[in-house]
Amino acid sequence: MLKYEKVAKQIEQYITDNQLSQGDKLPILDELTEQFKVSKSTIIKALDILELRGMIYQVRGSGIFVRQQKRKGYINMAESRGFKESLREFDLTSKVMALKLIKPDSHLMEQLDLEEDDEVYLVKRVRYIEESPFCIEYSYYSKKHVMYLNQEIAEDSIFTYIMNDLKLNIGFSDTFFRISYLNEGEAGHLELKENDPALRVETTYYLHNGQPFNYSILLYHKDQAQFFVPGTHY
Amino acid sequence: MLKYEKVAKQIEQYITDNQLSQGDKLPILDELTEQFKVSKSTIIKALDILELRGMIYQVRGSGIFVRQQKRKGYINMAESRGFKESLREFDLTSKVMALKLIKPDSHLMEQLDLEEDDEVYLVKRVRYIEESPFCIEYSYYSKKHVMYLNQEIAEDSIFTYIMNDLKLNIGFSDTFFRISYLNEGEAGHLELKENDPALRVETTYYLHNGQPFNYSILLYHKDQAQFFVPGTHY
DNA sequence: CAGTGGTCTAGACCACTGC
DNA sequence: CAGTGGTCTAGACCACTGT
Repeated sequence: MLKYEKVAKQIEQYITDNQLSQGDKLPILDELTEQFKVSKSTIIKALDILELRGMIYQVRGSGIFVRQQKRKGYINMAESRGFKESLREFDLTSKVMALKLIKPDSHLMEQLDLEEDDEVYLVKRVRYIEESPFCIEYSYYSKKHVMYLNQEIAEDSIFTYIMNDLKLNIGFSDTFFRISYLNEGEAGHLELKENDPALRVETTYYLHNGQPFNYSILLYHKDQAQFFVPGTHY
Repeated sequence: MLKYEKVAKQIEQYITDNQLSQGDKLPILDELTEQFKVSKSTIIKALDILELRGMIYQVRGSGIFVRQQKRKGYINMAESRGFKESLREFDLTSKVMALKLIKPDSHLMEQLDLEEDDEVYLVKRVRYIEESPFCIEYSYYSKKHVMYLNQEIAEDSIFTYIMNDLKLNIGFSDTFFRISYLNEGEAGHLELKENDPALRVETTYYLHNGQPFNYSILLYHKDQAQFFVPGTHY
């Protein structure tokens, strides 16, 4: 683990340990460099990461302050490890509805940059939060990157498997969202009515080298779809 | 303007001038440092900004590549200057429905960290894209920061006025969104029906020093609400 | 193994805040 | 004007990619 990642994690720990809240001041840069025995630039890089995640803000000439997220149960889109991170205090479970190897249609071929005879895994899951249906997920993994997948992995975290076991390096993602409507089957899974609105979130995930390996469509239950985006204005 | 901002802007210009698209390679770091006559760190900082905005990705050992947004008409939430930036190729107009000085209720007092006798400007606008209703905006500006506002300013860009004329320094923002439903009046403005769904986006904007100065609620037309979030995975 | 990007450092100097 | 964060630099060294 890199120095600035360690430092970021430790500062985060410091905030929770001392139960700091909105507006509370952190030690000044010089103290931080001394405490962590790293150069100023390294501290600054660590702080920049925390700033991007919406955890602190820095005021030139004044200090470094805690920025506390006021609403619980919102998914932080800047944490981008799915919603696991934001909702870790809740009980999350999922049910695998289908897992199969399929031939992609043209839309999928474009999203995942596939050739004529490439195949993809389709994983369809329903996800629950505190036992209530939370969202429906249609997720497509290109077989050329994710060579193997099974029920057991899909019931757990596929991304953890991809990173830890397949040693793939996730780089970035494009997320698009808008309102759409549920069909009959989807409504059933979410315990809603046909044509009820849902928040439709489409994401393409890329490896660090720019190759797309996953495309997924998530349909969130209209009452559970709550997102947070921390903005930083350059 | 800072060096790394200039460099970022110039690299952006380079990409559009040369009509580079997804996966195209930019000059290597050494060439960039030479071309712009700045140090390696400054180039890296400029590239990091472009990466955050979803414009490029960097691959260690290989190069710097263009990452092109594929969908038009989506609002990029990482650009955070409202939607002006993302939708600049469209004709955007707005109609001011109300502008008045009011006493905040308790929810607003909390959002904007107000005292007993502070006042706020309420600006209610309907915004149009290519002449179609796009969203309804209820925006509250704390008078202690935004001391004066009028119809003319509200018809133009209030944020531009705040930055350029009032010289206020915008720092960061908290954005929350979820699905909600339109009441009769709102539906009328958006040319929809009562109880139609809408994407409800609530944002609190803070000055660089952490003081909140604006709280706004935007209700997007269900067919026009299209957002993009570029993810970068640390 | 050559090419290329990333980390980390020490230090000079700048810009803003708040007393 | 003292305190504090931000910019920028030159350079050493590390880690990954692709031929």
